[in-house]
Amino acid sequence: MFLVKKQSNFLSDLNPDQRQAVEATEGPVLILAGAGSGKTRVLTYRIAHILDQQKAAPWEILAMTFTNKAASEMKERVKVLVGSDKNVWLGTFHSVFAKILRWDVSNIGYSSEFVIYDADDQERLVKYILADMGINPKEYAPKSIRNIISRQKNSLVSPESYASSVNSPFEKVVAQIYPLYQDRLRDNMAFDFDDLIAMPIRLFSECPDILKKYQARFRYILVDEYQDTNKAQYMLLHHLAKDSRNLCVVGDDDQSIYRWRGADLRNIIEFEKDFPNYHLFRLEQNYRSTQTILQAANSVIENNKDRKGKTLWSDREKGDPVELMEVVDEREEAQKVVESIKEEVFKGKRSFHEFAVLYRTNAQSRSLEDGLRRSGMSYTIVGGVRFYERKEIKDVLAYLKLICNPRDSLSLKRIINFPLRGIGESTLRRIEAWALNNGLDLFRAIGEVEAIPDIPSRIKKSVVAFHVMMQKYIALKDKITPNELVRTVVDETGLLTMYKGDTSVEGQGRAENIREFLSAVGEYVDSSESPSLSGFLEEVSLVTDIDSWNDKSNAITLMTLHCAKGLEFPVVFITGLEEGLFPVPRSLDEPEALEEERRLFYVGLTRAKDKIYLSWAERRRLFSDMNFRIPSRFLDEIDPDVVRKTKPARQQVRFERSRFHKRITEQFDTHPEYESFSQEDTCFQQGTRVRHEMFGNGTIVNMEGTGAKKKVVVQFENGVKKKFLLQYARFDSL
DNA sequence: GGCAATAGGCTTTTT
DNA sequence: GCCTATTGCC
Repeated sequence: MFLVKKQSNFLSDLNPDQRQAVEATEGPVLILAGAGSGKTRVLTYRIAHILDQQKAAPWEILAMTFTNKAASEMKERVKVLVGSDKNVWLGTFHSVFAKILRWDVSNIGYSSEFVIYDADDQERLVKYILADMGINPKEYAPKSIRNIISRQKNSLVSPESYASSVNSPFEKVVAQIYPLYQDRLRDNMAFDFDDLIAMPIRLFSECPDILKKYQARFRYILVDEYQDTNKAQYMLLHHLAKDSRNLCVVGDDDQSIYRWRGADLRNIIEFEKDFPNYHLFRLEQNYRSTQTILQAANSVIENNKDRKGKTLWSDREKGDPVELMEVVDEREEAQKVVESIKEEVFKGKRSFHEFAVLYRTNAQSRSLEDGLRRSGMSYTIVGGVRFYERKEIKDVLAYLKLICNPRDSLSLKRIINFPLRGIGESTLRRIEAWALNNGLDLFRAIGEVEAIPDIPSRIKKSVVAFHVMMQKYIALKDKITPNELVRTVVDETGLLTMYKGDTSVEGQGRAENIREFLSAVGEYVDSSESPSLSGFLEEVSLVTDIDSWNDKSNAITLMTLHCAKGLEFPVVFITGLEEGLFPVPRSLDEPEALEEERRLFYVGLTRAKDKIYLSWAERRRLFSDMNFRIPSRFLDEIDPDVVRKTKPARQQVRFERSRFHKRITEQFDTHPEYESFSQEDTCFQQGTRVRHEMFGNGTIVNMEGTGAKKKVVVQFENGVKKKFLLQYARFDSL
């Protein structure tokens, strides 16, 4: 049977609270687990314990997380305990229900060959609908329309009931679009992210026998990060666990940071109502952080009114105080991060992978990145522009989606003239109109292009060629492996060659990304048991960058606070603690939103094991201009006993000069005729010997750009060749 | 229909 | 400040 490796004594690894939570396998269980209290441990041991007691077979256990990263970590740990994880249903909400939809969605009139639309696709779809309705997208922003529709779907509000509840003119327009949006998804045989949750609910209520099947199958259900579930997700759990009542949810109300995405803390209250006689367990012992860090975190979170209330404690040592750094601007902030890391590495004998630099918005990563790059430290950024959301990748994906599902007209429109085939807007409009009149989908219509009037024969030929090519791929789809197919598509359509020929940095980057994509397909094929194109597409739609982040490379990690949830690092920097940045301006007049910002700060603080650095800048460049800033209110909330303020000595002369230099080059930029007076032009030129604090001595071998954009290429004696923006470069003349 | 230049938006967070 | 989408010209 499913033997647990360490046999029955493995429960002795747990503390009494954890052990109780693990052993209470029967009936509803709510575990309120503070940060670092061994939440994942409890979940994995629970799975092992259920198997050990032979209460269920692996495939009768369903465990759900929010990120693939959390899911794979859990899989790993279950594997260690149980020896095999193969058949435990362990995945994200979205991936688990995508799988279920593939199997059973045909029962409610949808195709199991559906494609998945991401936020960008959703927005495009809204744009097309707006265009059809003759509505100006500048007045009615597709982005906010998409957001509203998404929120409705997450709250299980149908188009009809939404329409009857709206008031403002804007909402009335959204109410018109919402049903059309759903129709269009259906016509394209596509689901958006929200459908992956909402559709199973519909499936379960329309087909009770299918619900019964899954109810009977999933005898034990476990949910991680329960505080982040939205109403739709709650309903799903409610349906599935109604019979067995063996639902175990683990959450921390203090770490709820996805309210804006529909996460609803009321789900904890609903749980108590829908599953009476539940067992409640609290895990308050933190195994991660020092006393000091917990004291700081507790003193902050106490300012929230809306919480169930708990206080984390730890028997770890007191540790270092929280370092609060007041800096002049974002450049000095980056500099201070660099210096502190250097010091920690030197004195504390730490290595780079033990550091995380966190920030509220992705935009803040740039200045930090510049600082780290200048210092020559290796770092990885998690998040930002995601790989699978890059334009060139989405283009390849659109080809693949169309091959899988020819009715996906959104993808068809994206690629019919890319690479350019002379099939322009007017041609497309004529085909679309004809398709509509003849009741055909777009792909079928382009197959009949000969019959469509008012299209020059030269263009018709091109349309036919496109159609023939796509038909060929569709026929090939099941005959060759996904990586052979993708390579063929990329080669034959010229997607790769067009970027190869582009010698610019962006062009080369895009070509590189496509090659990386090709190897991703290869990896998928190698690692999957029954690889298929649609399987690959599904995987791609549901992964995020954090999933591929690996903590084994020795590099400093940069990411947003949201991204950091669930992770831990010995040393954590939280930067940009300024009013109007963290907390963000939009939260200032809404108490609930402000509390969520505070929880986010709490999440950040509790990521740290040994040491925390906080920073705020007196001025910061936001958007395009510099503005003066005041420290975040959250800083005042930290118990002053645990804080050490470092108001570092003001800049060295070198730094002052470089800022002066910046000021004058900006002046010269607006008055180019004075540029020749810039002293730097004579200071640094080709052949000038320079010294860089990280790379050592070198020679300027090339220069490009003017004024503030002036760049120098330096060949260093150690063989490294680097390009710097002159205004940021920190050189000493030799 | 194709291409280059420009305007405009973005910056809260993501499955 | 950067990126994209749109505009206007060829």
